[in-house]
Amino acid sequence: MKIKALNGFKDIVPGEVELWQKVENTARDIFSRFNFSEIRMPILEKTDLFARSIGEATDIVEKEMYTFVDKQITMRPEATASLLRAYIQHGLHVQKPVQRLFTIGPMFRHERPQKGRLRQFHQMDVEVLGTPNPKVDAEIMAMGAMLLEELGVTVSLEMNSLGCPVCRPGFRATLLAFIEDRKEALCDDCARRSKTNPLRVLDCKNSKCREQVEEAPSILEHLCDDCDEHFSAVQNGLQQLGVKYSLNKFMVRGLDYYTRTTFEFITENLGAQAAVGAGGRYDGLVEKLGGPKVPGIGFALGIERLVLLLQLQEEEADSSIVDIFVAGLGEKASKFAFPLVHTLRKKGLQMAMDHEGRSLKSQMKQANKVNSRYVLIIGENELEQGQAVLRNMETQEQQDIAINSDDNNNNKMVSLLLGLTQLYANNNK
RNA sequence: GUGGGUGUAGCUCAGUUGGUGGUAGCACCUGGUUGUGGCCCAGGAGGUCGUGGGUUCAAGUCCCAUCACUCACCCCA
Repeated sequence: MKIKALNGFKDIVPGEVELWQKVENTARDIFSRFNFSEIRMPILEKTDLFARSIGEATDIVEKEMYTFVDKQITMRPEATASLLRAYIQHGLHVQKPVQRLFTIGPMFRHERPQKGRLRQFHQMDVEVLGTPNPKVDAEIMAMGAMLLEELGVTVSLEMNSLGCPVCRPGFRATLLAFIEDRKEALCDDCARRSKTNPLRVLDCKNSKCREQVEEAPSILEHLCDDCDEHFSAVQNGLQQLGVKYSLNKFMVRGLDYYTRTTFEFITENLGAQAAVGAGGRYDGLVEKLGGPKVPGIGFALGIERLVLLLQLQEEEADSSIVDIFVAGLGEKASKFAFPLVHTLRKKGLQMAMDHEGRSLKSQMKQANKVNSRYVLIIGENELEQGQAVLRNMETQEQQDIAINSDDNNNNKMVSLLLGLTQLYANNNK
């Protein structure tokens, strides 16, 4: 019986990993343009951390976490809780009043896998801690939009406000009354939801529920003055930065900690898993986790989903490029080539060679396949004549490179690699 | 957790009313050029037909079970 990866766990193999690198490299570039610092946290945390932050009654905590029950530790299902734990633990709020942090890594949720949803999946997570300023809400949405645009994926930005502990309870009561009136017409799931988390009835996908909910009260009309003002300022900021968005009064997030601004980057091309990124403000969370009373906002992007989108638009993964493939013919030449390749690698060149003693034709094919710019051909003749042949794979031009007539291999190598590195520098500058 | 679909070469897939596993494509190796890549041509290698039972003279094909993958519900990035 062959051993295979676990259900919902995937290898990222050459050919695909290049797209991952593209996504991550672009993200790092954008994040640093916005003055974010990277932070890395462990994957295992106390179970309690997630129960307290994400919410006891959420699906994530109730049935999706990978938990070592006997040890009361859990593999993180999302990044925000861990990041805040680290922020509090290291007193980062003291070092800088406003911290801008990002992290990239795997998350774990025991869900049934499907397109765009895995049990081990990867997120790029961004958090700004220490400011309630609505400009920051707009700024990070603009950052997400910039990143997605740079990657060439088309998404729409939807936004809502969930209010705060002052105004949300009132809205919740109003909504509950509304739901109570038409609970007969709602689906079973919504009947359940109306008890556990009534706001979620708003974003049920069931068409019957949608009809009912169409007339539902909007939270945007029940915001307190502070929240209303904040939300207007966020929209102002987005307009100033030229970020397109739409309001979605039915958008609700699945994690308990969100307050005020929430948003999702949505695509039409991934089937059911439409959100490639989502986040929002969580002004009470740091305090709830035992930290200082500081507000925060952040969002996460799903790398798998971004890679899927890139694959969909048939993005070519950049294949790795080799500077020089050294083709050694015969035992003597191979023996000479082996340390030569090593030395050139030390000099910073991307080198490749064949160790299997294959024919020149075969080695040329290999060189072609690894996208080599040059092939250096060294055979018995070349060793004797003190010259190696350097072939430019693109132009097909060949030229001789001197090897000292000195019998000492080391000296030969020195002159050869001097010639090569010079030539290489000339050709690339 | 609940439904549907699919399991044949490393990958994408043919395979008739049950009758010897495909000259299929991509990828791989060798040769066509004594030592020169991409294109082309020729040859080669590669499979317990997901697994276990059953029906039958005979099962990749029919039946049952099981596992895996996948899409959707749900949930979310």
